[in-house]
Amino acid sequence: MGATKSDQFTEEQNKLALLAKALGHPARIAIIEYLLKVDSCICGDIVGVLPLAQPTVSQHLKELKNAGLIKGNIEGTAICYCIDEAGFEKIKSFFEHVSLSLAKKKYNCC
Amino acid sequence: MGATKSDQFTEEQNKLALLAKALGHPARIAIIEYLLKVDSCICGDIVGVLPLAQPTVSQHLKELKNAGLIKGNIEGTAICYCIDEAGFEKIKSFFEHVSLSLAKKKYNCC
DNA sequence: ACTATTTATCGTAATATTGCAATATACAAA
DNA sequence: TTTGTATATTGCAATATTACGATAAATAGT
Repeated sequence: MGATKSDQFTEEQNKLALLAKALGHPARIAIIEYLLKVDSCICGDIVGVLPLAQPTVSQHLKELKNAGLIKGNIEGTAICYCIDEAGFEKIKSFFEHVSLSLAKKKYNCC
Repeated sequence: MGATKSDQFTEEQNKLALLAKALGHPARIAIIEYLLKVDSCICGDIVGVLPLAQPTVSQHLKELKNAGLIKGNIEGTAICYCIDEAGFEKIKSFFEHVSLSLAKKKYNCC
């Protein structure tokens, strides 16, 4: 064995896990933070910002895109990346649900 | 290679990535959801709820604990697990930061 | 002390992720 | 068409994760 038993869990659980997993690498957190900082899209300067080789960065970008956390547009010879708000909305609402449930709890005994 | 280059990123980025990674598996999402649902702590019935063997569940619980997302207390012969609010607060605030930054953005061009 | 119950750890096989060199692709400009 | 620039893909090695059987550790009850 070794493969995740995704089929044993709900689609919702798998979707949330995939979103969380996509953020489960410091390089990908760094990419999101940079995208937020530049107040627009990134059109070609991500590789220079990260301490990783170009193919590695490309791979991380692909994963964020697959997860639905960023979007990419071809813009001439460069590619323009930006945050995909829908994906963030989805995972953010999970944490809001957690907060709400915790507030309603009678005791959190540990 | 193959090892994550954690030392090339900030402590903050690594911390967030670790929290996200801990939630990056459907079984661990399921554990959190169950902990929220039972309106108290779990004292021994997690294994019966998940479609995984006992050692596997134990391992997932350990990862959630290491990440600071749950806490565990020995309670006689059973162990009592519950949500660790501090960890969730930390990651929730990241998503709030993302939302705020997005709202301030002039254009999200893609 | 013995037995049953619950959770943790060890060992290991299967699979996934990370990272990069080499290479391919796509487009713009000369 | 050739050259340069930017990004993606391929292939592979190193490492990490996932899952579970076997076993250990801890405690409660008899």
